[in-house]
Amino acid sequence: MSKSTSKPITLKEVAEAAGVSLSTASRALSGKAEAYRISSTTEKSVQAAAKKLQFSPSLLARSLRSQRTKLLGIVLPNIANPFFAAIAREIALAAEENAFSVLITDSQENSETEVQLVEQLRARQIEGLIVCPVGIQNQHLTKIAKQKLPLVLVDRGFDHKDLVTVTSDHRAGARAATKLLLESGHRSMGILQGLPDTLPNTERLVGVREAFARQNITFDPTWIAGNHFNEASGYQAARKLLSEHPEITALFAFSNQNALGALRAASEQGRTIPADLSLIAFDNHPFAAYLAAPMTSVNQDVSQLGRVAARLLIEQIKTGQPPAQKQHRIPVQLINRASITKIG
Amino acid sequence: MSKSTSKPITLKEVAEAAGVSLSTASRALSGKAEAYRISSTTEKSVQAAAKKLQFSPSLLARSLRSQRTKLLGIVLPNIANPFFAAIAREIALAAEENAFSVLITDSQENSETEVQLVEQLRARQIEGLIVCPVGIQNQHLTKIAKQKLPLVLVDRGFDHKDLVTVTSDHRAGARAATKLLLESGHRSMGILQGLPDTLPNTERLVGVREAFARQNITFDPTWIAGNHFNEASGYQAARKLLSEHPEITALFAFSNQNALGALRAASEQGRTIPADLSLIAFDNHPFAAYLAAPMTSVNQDVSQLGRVAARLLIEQIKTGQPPAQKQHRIPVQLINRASITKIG
DNA sequence: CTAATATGCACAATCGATTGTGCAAAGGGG
DNA sequence: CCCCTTTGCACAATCGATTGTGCATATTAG
Repeated sequence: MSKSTSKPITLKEVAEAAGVSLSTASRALSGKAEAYRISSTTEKSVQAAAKKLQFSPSLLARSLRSQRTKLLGIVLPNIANPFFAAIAREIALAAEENAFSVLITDSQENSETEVQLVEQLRARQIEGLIVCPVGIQNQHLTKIAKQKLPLVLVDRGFDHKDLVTVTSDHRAGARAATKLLLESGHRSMGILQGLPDTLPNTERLVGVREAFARQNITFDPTWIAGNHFNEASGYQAARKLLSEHPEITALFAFSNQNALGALRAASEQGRTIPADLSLIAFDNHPFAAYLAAPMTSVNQDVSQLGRVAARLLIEQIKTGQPPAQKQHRIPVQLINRASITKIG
Repeated sequence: MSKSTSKPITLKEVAEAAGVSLSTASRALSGKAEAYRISSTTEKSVQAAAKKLQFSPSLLARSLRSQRTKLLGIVLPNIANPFFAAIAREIALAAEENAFSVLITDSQENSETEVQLVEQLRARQIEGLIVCPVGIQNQHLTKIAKQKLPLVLVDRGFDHKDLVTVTSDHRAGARAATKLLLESGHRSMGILQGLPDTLPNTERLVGVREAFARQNITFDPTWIAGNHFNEASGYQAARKLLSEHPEITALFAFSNQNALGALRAASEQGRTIPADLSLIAFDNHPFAAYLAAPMTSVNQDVSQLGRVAARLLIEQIKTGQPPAQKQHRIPVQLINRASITKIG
């Protein structure tokens, strides 16, 4: 009971304890005894010594020598958002299964921070990177990809053929949501959009217009408001639309945070959902079912998003080749609850 | 535009480009020029070469040599839970400010996984560790602390004087919540508890009993049910209590997940909140205000929990000394909304 | 003008592992 | 009994940085 300052055991100490050389010890412990003709007697005695000393090899040293860190990097806009947290979790678990560790970082929805984080991760010699890009800039990411660092974009992406991207089928989701509203008799609806010019936002807008077009109904572009995926944007956009467009009978929020803002705006104006106003939102949420008006939502399959992104990344690392298919779409699911009334 | 395979630039290449030795290059770039009498001419030419080549030092090599990885480890039961995600975020941001990177891992509420993760993190030579322990076992953690690896426990802790712990003031929070229910006229209440024998759970139960004692009201121990902090436990416990104890007029859920389960159970039994049943919960939640019955909650200051834990850890690392004060309590706040009715 | 000090930098060891190569001793065939 | 092959392992280089020490040359003092 005297070992209190115990600094980590090194391979050298194990080798000495077993009475062999460093190289022999290394090979005995890494399963290469056969290949290097270490007798099984020696092998076992080294393993015994390692166990007795509680030897745990320095991944640092190993990584330096082998040039493989077994480290992955993730950059997300906000890891406290359940949507991103769930993605991070899936990636972390998948990485774990493949003996990778994950450096999870938070860009705070800030492009400059994102660039810095990517640099820091590279300095740590990560073997692969998963990013949910904040803005519409992608130079720093295409550069990464060109430098042969395996890269996967998740959720948000760019209209760039060469970047491996995993996103929900935003267009189909938005189309389905809009179709539901139209079929329920709504003819004028406010669109609470997120960050303009990002792929999810653009595609969702396309989906909305498609649904209108298919039913030969005119869509008024001034129904679109908002500039971010956060709560504040949802709140302001909802206020603006509800006051400027009395004809609007429904809101379509492009994120769970936007929906939260809409809820606040509606409640302030004394409009109850769904009686006075219908609401549908992208991003399902555990609590969505228990809201005053259980919220009809377009559920993104976060666990698939994470799993597929992780799989694509790890495959790239293992094979050294980018995947044949670059763009991956994860289906979304419309969950019909009770925040929409039929009218007309 | 021909550099496509670009492997990282090493210090050696910078040194050659500047026409100096490795050691000189190293010192010129790490601000030690003065101390080692490198002329400012040489210093600048090295820096220029480094900039031109876009040199970024290998943190791997640096860490190996200096025995300082600038890596922190975090083990949380479930990073997709907004409560833990928020803690993780604060820690990550605080770490960032101090030039540390963070390995965030998820024990999936599983003790064995937790032990393994801690081992893996140690193998990566983390300089400090923050854990929210899953179970009631703490040997593996006291061992860590004895080995001089800076350790901070967050949220959940143990009744162990030597372990640095940051938790909410569970007892005061539970007392306040219970007091509110009692003052609203409730005399029988179901307690949806989390994992028994964990510090938060134990202390909250103490708080509940204290509130009863202070008002000289008898508390019936069979009102306590549940065995975990998750949704399933909350659901089952609520079902059990509501059927076995018709006298119960209110539920006190010990976590946001437990509350979710309670919501489901109540809704299944056709009991609306707060008309037929009052509800109060530990852990505030962004959506809590928009529930069918905006939920009165005991808000834990997650950002303080994370910040303080990170600060304590980083101080330990910098000073090499454990903090004078081991136990840290973060105040909680009762947020009164509309899930409780006055009765009697 | 010489000895002593200051200045400027290179050499080489080191962190802890992995891995190519080389050298003994043991075993087998003729 | 000798030579050749196999078996079993050690030596030393290497990954990319940090850092103690030593050796020139330049500068100043006496």
